[in-house]
Amino acid sequence: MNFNKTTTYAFKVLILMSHNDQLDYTSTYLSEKLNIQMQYLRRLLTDLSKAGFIQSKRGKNGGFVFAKSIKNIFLSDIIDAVEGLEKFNSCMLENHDCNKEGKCSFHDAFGEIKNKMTDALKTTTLFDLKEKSIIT
Amino acid sequence: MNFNKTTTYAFKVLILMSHNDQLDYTSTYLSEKLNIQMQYLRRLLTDLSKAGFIQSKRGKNGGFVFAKSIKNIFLSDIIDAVEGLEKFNSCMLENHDCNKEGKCSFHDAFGEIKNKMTDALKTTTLFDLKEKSIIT
DNA sequence: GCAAAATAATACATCAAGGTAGTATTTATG
DNA sequence: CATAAATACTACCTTGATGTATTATTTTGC
Repeated sequence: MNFNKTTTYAFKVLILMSHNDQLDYTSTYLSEKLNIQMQYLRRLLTDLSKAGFIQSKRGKNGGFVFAKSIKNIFLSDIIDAVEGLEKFNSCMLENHDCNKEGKCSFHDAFGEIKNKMTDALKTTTLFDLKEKSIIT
Repeated sequence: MNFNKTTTYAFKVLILMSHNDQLDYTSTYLSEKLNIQMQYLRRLLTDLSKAGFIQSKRGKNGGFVFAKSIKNIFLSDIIDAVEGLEKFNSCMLENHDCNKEGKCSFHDAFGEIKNKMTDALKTTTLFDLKEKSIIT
């Protein structure tokens, strides 16, 4: 029910940037605004660039801007890029064979609720979050 | 949406033990059956004893048995004892002030679904899991 | 009461996530 | 073209979760 710190940072950065999705944001600004250490944030930003969410401009007046529309960035994409989606799709008890035989009681009990969460992550975009569209 | 390894071990152990909740289970048996390393499992079992879920019998013919009815052991209790419940109750983005001001878009979007999961954990017992009662 | 079988406790090892520092590279602008 | 402001890269440090080993303690049963 949680993300690791790096994923949490990624969300915070991208959500902040989506407030004005045409602007260039410097790592210094993001670092101060979000209380994330510079060097760590830099690496993350580079990773997010390589993943295609944002693009960097080096040099003076540089920074980071979205590389594509925030209507096309799904939350699951972000998770997948940073920490991987596997554990969100897999059984909560990591019984890798429980899907086959259905012998995992956790899977039976929480499968439905877990699917709802996964579906929500797969269908919600940064734009949706910005608009605070509520998932039902 | 996941537990740490120790919590996962705890669930596996207690779910296995609940199959026959009157039996003494030795750490050797549990270790082999569940593929959990002995020494680590021992510590976990001791912790689970101290938390009141099971009790230990030292000496020959010793082992571990439930210290109370599996109808009274809620999944949330187990999580709380092993890794703490905080992160399951808190905002997914760890905005510790988002409850007050409602400015966290994640909280708005996923609050409901998250509450459902938390409620399920708080109302499901080991006995329920054994009976595979489905949460709706 | 001794030996075997079990848990208890403690200390140390390993590994990955997260954090820090220093240097290199790029680019806009005067 | 030199400088300042920005990102890129690389190497190392720290810490907590997980894993391992050793020794101590308890209890049963012969």
